[in-house]
Amino acid sequence: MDIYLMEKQLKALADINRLTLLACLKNGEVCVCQFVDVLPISQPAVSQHLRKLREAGMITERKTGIWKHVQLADELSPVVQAVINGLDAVSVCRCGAGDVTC
Amino acid sequence: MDIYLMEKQLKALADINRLTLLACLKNGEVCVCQFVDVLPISQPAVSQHLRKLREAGMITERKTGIWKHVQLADELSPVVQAVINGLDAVSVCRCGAGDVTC
DNA sequence: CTCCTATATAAGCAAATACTTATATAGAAT
DNA sequence: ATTCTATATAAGTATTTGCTTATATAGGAG
Repeated sequence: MDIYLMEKQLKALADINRLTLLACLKNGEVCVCQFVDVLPISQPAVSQHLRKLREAGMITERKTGIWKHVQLADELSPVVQAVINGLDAVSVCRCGAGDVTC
Repeated sequence: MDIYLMEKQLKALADINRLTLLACLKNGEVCVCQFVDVLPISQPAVSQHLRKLREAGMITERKTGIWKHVQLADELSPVVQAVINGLDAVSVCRCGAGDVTC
């Protein structure tokens, strides 16, 4: 892999909040509104982190009404895959489950 | 792996000069003085990058006289291994080869 | 010892990054 | 149309990071 692309991917990964987002996604799709609850940062900060992950090709997004749902991209590079494998999954409320309406 | 440790490892990797150092080490041990020639930064900057890699457990060092030789650590985490696998090796003058005296 | 070379550390600065608050957009409900 | 909720963007600020120059340390040579 090109070394500059590698650097870009690693920079996208090298942040505790973005790693937490990826850990939340290990079990499947999550609504962005859940992330805002889970992370100790503001809603715009979450939005900016998600943009970085999207630009790095690590997640895909699906909009349904006002809500936006995020999941891991189908094709992940070996490095990203190794990182995600190494993270413990973080469980968040799944969208549509029980009292969750989004 | 603990997420904070993962973040620390990724931060150690997410820099073009440190990736270049690792790429130089793919073929084996290299003297620090070679890195100073190869990288477009000052000697102290090289020294600081090497310290980060050492503190992250990615390299080991061996001192012989004035020179210091660096090689990849024996045990590398799957993430570090995946990064190194993804990098093309950079060839540098090997220490002790031909006119190289260190 | 003095000098030279290799490397490390310290301190200061510049660039990049991640956060905040304020505001904009867009969809759903009243 | 107005209002509410979810998300995005903009702009400003604080923190972090990587660089530089200057200086220190340490080993070898004369």
